[in-house]
Amino acid sequence: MPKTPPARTKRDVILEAALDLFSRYGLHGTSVDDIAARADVSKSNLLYYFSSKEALYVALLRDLLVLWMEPLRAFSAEQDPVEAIQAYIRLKLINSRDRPEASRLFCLEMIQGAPLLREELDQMVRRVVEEKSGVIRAWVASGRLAPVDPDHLIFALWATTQHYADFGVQVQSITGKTLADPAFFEATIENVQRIILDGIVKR
Amino acid sequence: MPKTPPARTKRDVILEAALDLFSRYGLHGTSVDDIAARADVSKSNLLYYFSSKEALYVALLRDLLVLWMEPLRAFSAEQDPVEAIQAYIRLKLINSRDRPEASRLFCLEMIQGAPLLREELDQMVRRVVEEKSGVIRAWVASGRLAPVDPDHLIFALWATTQHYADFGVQVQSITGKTLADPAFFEATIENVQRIILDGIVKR
DNA sequence: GTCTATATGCCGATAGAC
DNA sequence: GTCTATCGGCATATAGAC
Repeated sequence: MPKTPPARTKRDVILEAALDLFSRYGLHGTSVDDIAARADVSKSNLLYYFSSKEALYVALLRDLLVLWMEPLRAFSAEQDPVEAIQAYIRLKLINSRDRPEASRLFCLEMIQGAPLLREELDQMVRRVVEEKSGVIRAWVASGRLAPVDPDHLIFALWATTQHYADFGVQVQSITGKTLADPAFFEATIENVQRIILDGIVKR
Repeated sequence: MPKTPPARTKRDVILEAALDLFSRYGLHGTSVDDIAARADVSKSNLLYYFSSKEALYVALLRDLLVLWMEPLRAFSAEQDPVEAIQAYIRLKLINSRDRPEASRLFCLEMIQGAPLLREELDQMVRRVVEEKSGVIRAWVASGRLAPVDPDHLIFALWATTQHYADFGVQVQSITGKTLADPAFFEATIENVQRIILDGIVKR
């Protein structure tokens, strides 16, 4: 029984339009009219698929959270830590380049105290981080990684990579480049990897 | 001629209330009524001091931007780079602890493409970063710092420190602590400094 | 499933008295 | 400078025909 092809349903179109707008203007800065216009459906038709604006917003966040945590799941104690972390930085920067809206939407939600995502935060995210903290601890214990608090390392990895999506405007204002520029993209990967892995102190 | 004492004018009270709310709910998520209530003034009285909600928002951003860039200004080529960067990380984390609202407001504005701050970004921020990039380049050239792109280093410093303000909810959800906890605060400084300066590769 | 029309409430800003 | 009253606009959501 072949799976139904990933048809671009109207629901998906609406979700995508909503992501574009919510991630830039926030829940309150976006009107249902705006989303409907961008998705090329009527407002009442949109409200047929999602019972309210907030329901649409929450549906979006839930869908994205899973994708968002995926790169971290790859960590396992058997891997070489340097390779694993290098690969992780590359993956997250690919996300920042290809799906900056997703990153921005999470950032918006976090800033506002994650009122609609707190439950997932306190459960799923917490669980994954705890598990992966264990992996990092094992790397440190086996002498393959310098002593570092796993939580703070994960925060540093998140922060340095998501920065290029969330603060993309600032990055562009300062460097004149975006991650869409292949040379700049590779230089970014290289520099983030070097800073996190090797630090900047001369030896 | 002694300066007038820093009297807490009504204008200041309004600005502070606005910061609290804007930084959490954004420009559109905050009503003038909300701000007025929190500042304990009437709505029309507020609109006597600020001609519109947007004017208030912009006034706030301009005031904060100056404070926000201050820690970076301290960088100078004569300093020892390790000490300068350690001090910088500490200062920024103090800001994240004591004024998380300011950090969040900037983050919000950046995510939205900085429509009301782009001019300042392209001028003042850009100028300061260019100047301090020169300092970092000098540190590298003189062999006191490992080779690193100055812009990416500045991004990494910003990202890792501001993360504790902007994603404070997530930090608390995962670690159970906030920067208000003195032990956690010192551990954070220590870990961020170590990651950026020494990296995490075992040698 | 999709549409038009509309009910309903909120919010920014102004008018004008004091 | 501060107040009360209110206008006008916009946005969410629903009703009900097709």
